[in-house]
Amino acid sequence: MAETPPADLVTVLQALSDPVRLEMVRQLARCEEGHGIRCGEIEIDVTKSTASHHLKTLRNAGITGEREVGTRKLTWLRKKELEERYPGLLEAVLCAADAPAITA
Amino acid sequence: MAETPPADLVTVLQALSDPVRLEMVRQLARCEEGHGIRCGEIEIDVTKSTASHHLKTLRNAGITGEREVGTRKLTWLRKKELEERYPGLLEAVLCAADAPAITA
DNA sequence: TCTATTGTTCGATCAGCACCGTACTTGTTT
DNA sequence: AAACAAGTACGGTGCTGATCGAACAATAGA
Repeated sequence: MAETPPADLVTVLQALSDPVRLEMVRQLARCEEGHGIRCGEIEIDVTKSTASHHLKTLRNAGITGEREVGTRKLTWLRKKELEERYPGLLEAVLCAADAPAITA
Repeated sequence: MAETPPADLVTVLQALSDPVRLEMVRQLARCEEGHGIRCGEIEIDVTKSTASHHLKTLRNAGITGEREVGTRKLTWLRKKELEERYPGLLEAVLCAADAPAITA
């Protein structure tokens, strides 16, 4: 399993520009690196199959890594690889995602 | 014309995650702030109407500003407003866009 | 006034994708 | 073995958006 680098920028931005996936990334960001959380553990308002689809998209963009543990699958953010390839990008997105919505 | 702030993060990322628009943003980034370049001056391989559509998308996301000068329309990047709302995001994206493609 | 030039808008087409339910695979547990 | 749990794969649906050509407005220049 050669650790492929994150995909091209357009693919990465595309993957991040979905509300569900962005929320997934936010929740993943709150985990230890290399630890990961379970697929079904992510709290989002979509069905199992849809969640699986989104996780696959993130995986294909090289944003997340996965590891199987029995029947379960752990997913984590590939912070280091993203930082190497696109410095500052993930941090800016995560920070931006925490920014309050405009109320005015 | 009250300067509305950039749109929500998903909208901004969505706008940036298209190859044509990303290239537009890159070209716009090479201009003086507040100066702007002409619509037709942007070198992309799409028709006029498509380019107009993409510029509208960028405008609606609050990424660009526009000003009419006769029959022409100047467009510029709203660097300052973006930096205020989403610190580091634009710079990271522009920097990432300059990153070389993976050759391996 | 006539004619380019500049850009928008409209209608149509086509592709992609988010979403769901269901069926399936694989591993765990009893 | 049988039942359960976790997640994937598939087929289908409906919506959004990228794209084009053509028609249109508005201004500038001859």
